[in-house]
Amino acid sequence: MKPGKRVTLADVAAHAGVDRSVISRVMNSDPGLNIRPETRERVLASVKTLGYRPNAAARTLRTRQSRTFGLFIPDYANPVYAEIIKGAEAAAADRECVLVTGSGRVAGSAKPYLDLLADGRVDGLLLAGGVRASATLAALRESRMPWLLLNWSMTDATRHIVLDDEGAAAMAVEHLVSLGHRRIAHLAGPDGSDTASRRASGYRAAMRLHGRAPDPALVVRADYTADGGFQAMTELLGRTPRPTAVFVANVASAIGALRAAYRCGVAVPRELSIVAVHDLPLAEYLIPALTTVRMPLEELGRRGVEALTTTDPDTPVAETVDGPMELVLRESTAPPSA
Amino acid sequence: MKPGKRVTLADVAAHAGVDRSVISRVMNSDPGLNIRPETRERVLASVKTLGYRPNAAARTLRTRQSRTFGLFIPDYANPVYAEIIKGAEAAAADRECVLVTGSGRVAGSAKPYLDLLADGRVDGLLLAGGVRASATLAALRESRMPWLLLNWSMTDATRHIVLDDEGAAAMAVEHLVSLGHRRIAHLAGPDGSDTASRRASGYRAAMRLHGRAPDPALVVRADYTADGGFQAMTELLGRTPRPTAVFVANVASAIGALRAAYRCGVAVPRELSIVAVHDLPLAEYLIPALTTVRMPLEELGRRGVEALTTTDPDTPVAETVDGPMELVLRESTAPPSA
DNA sequence: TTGTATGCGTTATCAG
DNA sequence: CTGATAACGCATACAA
Repeated sequence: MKPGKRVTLADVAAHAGVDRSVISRVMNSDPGLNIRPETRERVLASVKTLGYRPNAAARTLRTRQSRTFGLFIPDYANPVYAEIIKGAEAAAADRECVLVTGSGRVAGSAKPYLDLLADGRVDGLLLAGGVRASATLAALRESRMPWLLLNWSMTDATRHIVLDDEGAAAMAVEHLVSLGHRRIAHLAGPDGSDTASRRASGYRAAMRLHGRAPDPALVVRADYTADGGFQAMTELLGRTPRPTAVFVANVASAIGALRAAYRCGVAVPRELSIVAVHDLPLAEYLIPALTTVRMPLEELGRRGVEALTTTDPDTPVAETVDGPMELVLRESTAPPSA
Repeated sequence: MKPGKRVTLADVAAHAGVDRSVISRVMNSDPGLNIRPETRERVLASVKTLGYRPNAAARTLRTRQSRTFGLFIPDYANPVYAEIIKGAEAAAADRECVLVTGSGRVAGSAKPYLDLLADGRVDGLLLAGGVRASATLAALRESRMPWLLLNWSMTDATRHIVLDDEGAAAMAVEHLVSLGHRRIAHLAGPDGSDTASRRASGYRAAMRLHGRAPDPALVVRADYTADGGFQAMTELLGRTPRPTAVFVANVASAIGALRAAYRCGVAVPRELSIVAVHDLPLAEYLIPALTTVRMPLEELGRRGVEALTTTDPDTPVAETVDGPMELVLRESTAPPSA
């Protein structure tokens, strides 16, 4: 319609023969606006024929609201984040906002990426891990932008929402115990990981509860990757006496763990039961299908943007999502064979 | 430092005792600027002590550049997109830009999400599938914003970058043929999918090349999901005579296909060979480990933002990424047993 | 019922 | 070498 330029409020005003402010108020459906129906008609028509779209930058500058939230994740390849994003996007949509996500670690650091977002591009930022340096966090705090840690926390971070990882671990161990297992190992997450340490402590607590003193020889650390799980499980299977069951802290590691058992000729679940945290569509199709603890990841994402919109940046947030957790029984767990 | 307000250019100017424009030019390292070293020193000091950060909205309004690109994907759960995003983020970072991605399909449509981005929030938009209605595309075209279809195309879309899906299919079939297979089936992608039809046609061409007339009974359609693959493979295994090998259009389906074979008591690769398109970290850990064709997904993402920055929105783009493709040999393929 | 005026925080084009 | 000034496109209090 227009040759090359973007159509602006002034264009529409000229076309409709009214003032810019009228157009603005019509578009924002200003409640305190009495307008003659025919005029509104004319305005709407002009908007449509010219294809007017309000400029986001101008609007943001004026209102100090971008109607956009950011979500930072460490790695798109980890399917766990897919669920979190889903919930966060839904919650944003409910508020007529966009949720954009990024993992942009330039030169190994998340900082450049976060800096860009902190310039007022988003109304709030969710950080689902991946921020190493606490200097990055400090910079964030300076930026007067609401932010929130999702699914982890840092010693000096006062705003975070997590899941009940202890509870999930307890659920898994409980299940194995009820099947009759006594030597239950833990394939734990990596060293720095917050979820990993909570799941590990949940494991220890549950073991103690059932009169089993925590045995360091039964705990092996691994990255939250298939490769990490493979290596850790291989190591675990070399130890004697071998555990009859393993609680794996993460579903990605579990895939590698499954493979390691297969590789070592250990039959799952006959000789070894495996249960992992996080249920994924994938789990059902593994061989054997993986028994998991389903956690409310989507709810976590949803709560994240909710908290971003409702709390002001300075008040502490320390919440544990209390969505439903569920043990999803499949083929990888069974009573010990002997 | 400051009580509640964001610190602006004017604040810094006052603090340094110079004009706003000076600060601006220092920050943007304006080449045509002669400034006394001591003044520059003072400016830089003020910027630092006040913690000044330029406001993105104001800057965007003024310069008409947001230094942000958008990437729209249909589904975060599909790990294929993780690789595309990786490449796109890297390319954006090279240009000191942010890449934000979203799948925000509200109420089944991508339109609300795309509308929001089209308001000048991003300098360009990459669409990696998921846009159903061609009306959405039309709206996009109106918006005078550079955009590009990634890994697919539409009849009325003149700007797209794809991969060599025919070539990948040929590679897979070639491999199976060279192992001695004759009854080679194709577990194809869903009906509307662009990549699916290219891979299917590549399959047919390769079959013809080796003197095998395409047999419709050897082709089954499935969603690009584990569940889809499971169902399709189950159906395929019910047909007689059974194929000795299957070329699966997508790695997610392949996981389901593997499970279906297991469920039907068909040994892979002894009784049935399986090769799939797209290599993922996961493939190596499946049981049996999956033979795949690795495609340059990361390169695809990279080329996407490159094209966004270099071509103007009106010139057609029809490119096929010519990055390296590779057959990754693992355990799921072998010569036919009889 | 509609129009006017002002400012949001930058950048860019001028003067001085 | 540096300062004033005018946009960028929109929203809003206020005047008419």
